[in-house]
Amino acid sequence: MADHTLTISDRIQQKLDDLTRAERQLAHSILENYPASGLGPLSALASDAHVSVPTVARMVQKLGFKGYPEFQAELREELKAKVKNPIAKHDTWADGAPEHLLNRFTDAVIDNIRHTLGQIDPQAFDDACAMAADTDKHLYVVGGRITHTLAEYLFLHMQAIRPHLTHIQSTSNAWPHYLLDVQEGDVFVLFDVRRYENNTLKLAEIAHEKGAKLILFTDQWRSPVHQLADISFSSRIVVPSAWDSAATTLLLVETMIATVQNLTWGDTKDRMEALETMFDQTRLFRKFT
Amino acid sequence: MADHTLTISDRIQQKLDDLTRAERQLAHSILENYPASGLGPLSALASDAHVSVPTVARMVQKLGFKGYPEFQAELREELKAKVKNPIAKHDTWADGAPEHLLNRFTDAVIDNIRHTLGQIDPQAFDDACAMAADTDKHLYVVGGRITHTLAEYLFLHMQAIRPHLTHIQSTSNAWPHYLLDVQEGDVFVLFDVRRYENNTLKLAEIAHEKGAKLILFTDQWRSPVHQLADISFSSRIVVPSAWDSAATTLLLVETMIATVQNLTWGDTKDRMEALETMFDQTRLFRKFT
DNA sequence: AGAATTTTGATAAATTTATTTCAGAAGCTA
DNA sequence: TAGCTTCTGAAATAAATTTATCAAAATTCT
Repeated sequence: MADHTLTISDRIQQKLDDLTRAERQLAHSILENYPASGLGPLSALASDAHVSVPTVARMVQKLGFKGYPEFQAELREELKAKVKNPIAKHDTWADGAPEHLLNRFTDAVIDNIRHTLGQIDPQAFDDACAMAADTDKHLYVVGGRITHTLAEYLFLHMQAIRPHLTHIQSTSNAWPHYLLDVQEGDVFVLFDVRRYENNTLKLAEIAHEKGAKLILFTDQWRSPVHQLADISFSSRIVVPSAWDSAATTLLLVETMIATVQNLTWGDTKDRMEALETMFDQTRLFRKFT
Repeated sequence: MADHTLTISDRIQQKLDDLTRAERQLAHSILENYPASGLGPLSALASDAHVSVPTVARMVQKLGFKGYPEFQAELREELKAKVKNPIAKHDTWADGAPEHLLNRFTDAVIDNIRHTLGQIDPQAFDDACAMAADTDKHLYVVGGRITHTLAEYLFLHMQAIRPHLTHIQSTSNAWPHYLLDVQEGDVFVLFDVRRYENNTLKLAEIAHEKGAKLILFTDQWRSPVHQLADISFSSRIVVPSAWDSAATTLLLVETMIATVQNLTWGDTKDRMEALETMFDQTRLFRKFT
């Protein structure tokens, strides 16, 4: 019988490098919902992972088991042990170190997400996405000293999705130039979290005066920009750190990207294909295997 | 298929009175360490409970299953659901719109976080943070086309925490210049997620040759850089979107920032005060009220 | 680019596992 | 305790799963 100090999950991850392509594919499938998938018949596991039956048999042996039944037997032992002693081993959280900052931080972030999502009006969110998807209007994305990373993240994805797009860094003193061409009805997505920035507020004021629509991502205390904004989203950002967390805001941004992408499909498709071609040509990326 | 609101455990207990002596004996054995024992072969279950093989077969049918395999399949489904769900519990989710993309996306992200954290070795994480906190060595932060936003995020915070810090964009063709001064023992934090980038790999290779330590943030399929890396962290990044999610990786980065900050306190304090003063002087921020 | 090596999956063989059959044991009623 | 019913398990049968074999495909190396 195999070493009892390591779970099968651990061992699979350790060996991940020694595995072949099909075996790695299988390994990920096993870990995907561990341990349930490994407790079914070998053939089910194989077809779930889109590999052949012998591949499973071989990998199980590579992991040090005499055969699949022995592998399953140990999985069941693990499960038994875990049910008996739920805290001890690998409760999907980082290894039995309940007070590790990783765990405390993660708890805080999940809590933030849940709180934030609880306060968001799905209709307002959809409206904001519709505004961001309107290609008749120019879309401006504005971030501050730290938040410009989020702005950039949104910008990069929007670039593949729609034209008429500008990323303004409010920290740059060149920003007033960008506002010259703003038309009534143009859309601004602004990011402003605490240590709210004067430049962002000024920029928002000017944009507002010019008749632009403002969508604001801010924190639970809300940037002063929110008084001008048509739609604002407040994220909880407090974590056990001297700094604030942008994770929840990023989640909202990513969801917005996905939604806008759905709204503008068709167009997006062509743009993405064009992008792919460009990247292939510049050989910036490796082929994904 | 059977009723999905009741677990098999529930159903066994309900039927307990209608069972015969041998069956009751078996039932108790199943509940004894549930669900592990039910996931083994029928004959093992029979001998564990000191009943005959046909008794097991008969009882499983009494519980409403067509046969033992079907019974096991449902046990596995239960297990899958249970592993997935111990925390989730959607009460505070976005207003009664369970199928809204916001909710589906959030579910996916939380799932990704849990999965990712379950596979991280806290010790490796601490080691990586210690490396990133070592001010005797130069720290390089490297991102790719999309991931440079994460790299920038890390860079901005590290800037307040420690000196000897460089942000390299692997997409820029100026990056080879940055590597000229790399000393043995210098530390690289690299970001590379799928559509892995050739430039990042090359950069990592050169840095590795020069004797630098590499810390890698990648995805579940792992960038080829991971073979060179001293420590890697793989995040799950799949969400209901045409794009991947960076939220989990951001969570790790933020935790790393907090940890490094703790490790270097003292120094950091002075640096942060200096920064505050600078910002006050440039009147970039509003006073936080 | 071509040869050697490794990886992979279709198929067949072997083994294990589940189901059915049926005779005997246990419980119940009078 | 006889006679009936219900329950139980040994053994046989049927079905499935696992393991082994081998040729094709992919990869690596020269």
